[in-house]
Amino acid sequence: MNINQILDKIHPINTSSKLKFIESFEEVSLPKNQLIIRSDKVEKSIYFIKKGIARTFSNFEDGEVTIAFGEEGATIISLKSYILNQKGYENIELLEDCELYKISVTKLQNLFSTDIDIANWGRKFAEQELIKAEQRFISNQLGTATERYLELIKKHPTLIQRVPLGLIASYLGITQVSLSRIRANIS
Amino acid sequence: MNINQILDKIHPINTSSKLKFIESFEEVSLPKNQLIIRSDKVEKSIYFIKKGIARTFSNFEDGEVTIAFGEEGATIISLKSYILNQKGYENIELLEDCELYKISVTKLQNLFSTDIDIANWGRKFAEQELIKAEQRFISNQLGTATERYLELIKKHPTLIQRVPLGLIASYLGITQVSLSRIRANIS
DNA sequence: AGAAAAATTTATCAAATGATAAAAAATGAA
DNA sequence: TTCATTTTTTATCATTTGATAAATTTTTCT
Repeated sequence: MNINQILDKIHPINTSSKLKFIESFEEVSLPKNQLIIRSDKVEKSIYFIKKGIARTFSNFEDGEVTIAFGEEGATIISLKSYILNQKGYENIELLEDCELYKISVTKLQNLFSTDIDIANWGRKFAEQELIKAEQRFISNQLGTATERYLELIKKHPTLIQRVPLGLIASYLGITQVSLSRIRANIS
Repeated sequence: MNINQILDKIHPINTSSKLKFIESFEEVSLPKNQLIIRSDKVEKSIYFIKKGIARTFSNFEDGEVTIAFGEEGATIISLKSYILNQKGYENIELLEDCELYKISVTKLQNLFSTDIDIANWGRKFAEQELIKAEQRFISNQLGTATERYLELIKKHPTLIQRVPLGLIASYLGITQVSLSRIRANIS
């Protein structure tokens, strides 16, 4: 998915602002398994996925939590860095070879403070992530792990093929062994 | 907490813009137990809490999920209405008599599209809610219900006094009976 | 205060998930 | 292909939480 489509999908921007916006991006290719964002430092850039898939996760005493998967069109972002300029809990790794659009947070913030169309794009971006977060939270509170798994494969059918089961389990908030058992009991 | 403090806490705005912003609010007083936002219609306003406490929840086939509590300074908002202009799953009720600041979404969107300072305030508002949502999600995935309960009383110690236990339980994603058992096992 | 209603606790049994270990299957590198 | 590694499945037992019911305590209303 190209950067023009990605930006438009979030919120349309007038032509001259969008041109300026798009010029601020740089294209990068990075290999599978690369850890592109580390929780122990403030990340200075954000990325959009042209091609490939990434995983955001947090490390804790025992084990890790998968916060999100990002497929084509999604953002690779440390919210703590982007929003609070603080190092945080977010690690992001690439699960496939990826082509990415990269922009520095500083450059982005300059655009926000000088161009009202881009500022409103930035608002819409945060708002849409917020809606997703709320929906995910509700679905997590509500159903059993089985229901959440079925919902996930319905919403993101290709994910199962592209991502190891252990990571899916950690996204669903259960162990890999439990997910395997759930899968056995479905069919 | 007055509207000036509430707005500033989210993101500072220059004096003339803020004056314009604050003039767009209306103060309203509403009684305990009032359902001020209903999931079956698009809500045309958002509110900030000057005094009191509110609860956002969703109704489903069996039971309901408490999405959030809002104390002084918090926002009472149907994200689905505010962001997508759609009716959604969010009901909001007042748990105490409340004094609120009210603004229509239309008025707010006009301010966003004409004033870059207010547009960036709107961006910061969504971003901060997003950070909260992510932190809540992680803490929910990570720990047991007991840990989440302890975390909640540490972060919002007055909440326990102000809110019935059943609602706290539904916020934690467990039944009221389970929370009672957890409390019995702590001390 | 006294009665009714609501909230909280306690108890019992069932269901879902975790922890651990081991086997089986799939993947990747030489 | 073959071997080593990783991933997935299966099995067993322990723990957590749910469902239900009943008892107790607290709150609300008159």
